[in-house]
Amino acid sequence: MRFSAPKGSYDVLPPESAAFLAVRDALSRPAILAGYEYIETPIFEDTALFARGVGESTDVVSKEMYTFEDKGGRSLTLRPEGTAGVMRAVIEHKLHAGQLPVKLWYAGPNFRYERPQHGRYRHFTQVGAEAIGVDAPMLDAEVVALAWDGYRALGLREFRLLLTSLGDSTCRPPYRALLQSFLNRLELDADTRRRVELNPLRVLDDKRPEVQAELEGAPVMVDHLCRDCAEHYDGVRTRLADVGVQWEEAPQLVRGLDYYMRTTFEFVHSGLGSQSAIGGGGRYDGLSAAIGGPELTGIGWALGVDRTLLAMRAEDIALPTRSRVQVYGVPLGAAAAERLFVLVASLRAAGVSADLAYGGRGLKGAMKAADRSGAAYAVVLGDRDIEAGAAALKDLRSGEQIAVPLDALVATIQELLS
RNA sequence: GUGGGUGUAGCUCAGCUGGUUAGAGCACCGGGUUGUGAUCCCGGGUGUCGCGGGUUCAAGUCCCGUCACUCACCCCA
Repeated sequence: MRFSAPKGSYDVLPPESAAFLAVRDALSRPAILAGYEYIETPIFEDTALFARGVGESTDVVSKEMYTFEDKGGRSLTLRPEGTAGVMRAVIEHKLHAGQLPVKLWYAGPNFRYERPQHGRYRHFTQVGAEAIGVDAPMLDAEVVALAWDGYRALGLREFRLLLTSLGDSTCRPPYRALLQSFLNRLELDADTRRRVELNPLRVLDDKRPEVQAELEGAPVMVDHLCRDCAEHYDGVRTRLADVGVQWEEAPQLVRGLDYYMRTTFEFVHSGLGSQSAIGGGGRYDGLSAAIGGPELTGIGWALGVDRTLLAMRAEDIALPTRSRVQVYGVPLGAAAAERLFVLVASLRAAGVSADLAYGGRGLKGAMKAADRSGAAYAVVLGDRDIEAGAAALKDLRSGEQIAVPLDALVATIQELLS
């Protein structure tokens, strides 16, 4: 039996793993700079949390959840997205009882049972940010801008921000009825007719050209916003313009999770084939109440780490390479290896990254390893150096080499590196 | 879940209409040099030809199944 990573999952291996970490850090940094604090919630939650929070009618809940029963007979589900769990934690621990908004960020894996495809995995990693408890257009704009800043910081240029408003409980129901009556007049296949009943907004986002042709002249939500929603949306756009964020109006934009309302957005990139979304989010003012909490507004996003990496590759952006050490020990013989073992420990204690050639390689092999490690300096030590009380310190870029007394090595190296 | 494509070394791939011990480049390991890394020279194949069956005197090559990957649909990060 030869094992392999489960279908739709993948291993993050060096040297690319360095890029994975760098992307995760770059996407979360803007939120950290804006005062968002780190939160970590369980990877599994009560199944009902997602069913109620995300919505029974969504594909995510109806067919993509990894659900299992534990030994105590509880139905648990590996989280398919991050917001519901965060909101649950906020409500459970009454974080909203303090100063608002509650600003949180997180990163980690999510799970959806889907057919794998380029950029679509059953196990995927997202960085998320949520701002809970304040219903202000300015906060919406901040959240969107933080994602924008993260992508820009990575050097991405060919992404677009799609923006719209999905209305709220005042204006969406009448619009929904209006859209349904429009759609019911069209010639549509059975699957699509079913969607008209279940989630008519989703029909607008159908990619099939023949369906799009039918949709000509369909009513769109943004033309039917109530006064409050329209004002809110105007405010968001004004504030986004104030900070230089560029967006495209996307009245057909629909998200896969039921809890979104009002401000809704998606970051798309052309380099990913059909999985074009690299991040998305929106306002979820009804989520808290849907999972049994108080009336509590919120807005947030989730950005795909693996998809962002693919987008960077598509744009030929140089990815951070493997982590390197500054100093590499090259021992000649067992006694020297023992000395160097202690020396690299001292270097590390002094804040200098260091490694040495393990495994009794020959001098040539050890020097090769030093070269590949990317180290600036090699410390070559053999019996005759030990006897002389000095090691050979070699500058691996210039090739120059000097003798340094053993007890002065750490200090000398620190000085050279500063 | 539906349909198409692809699976040969760590990586990228070659292997013609079935034919003998399955190859190349890169990478890797060792040696040239028990005291010096990129170059150079020499040596080393590191392989369940995805897996399982079938056809055949003979299968990496043909057929069936299966698994994985991949592309599109659906959906989404």
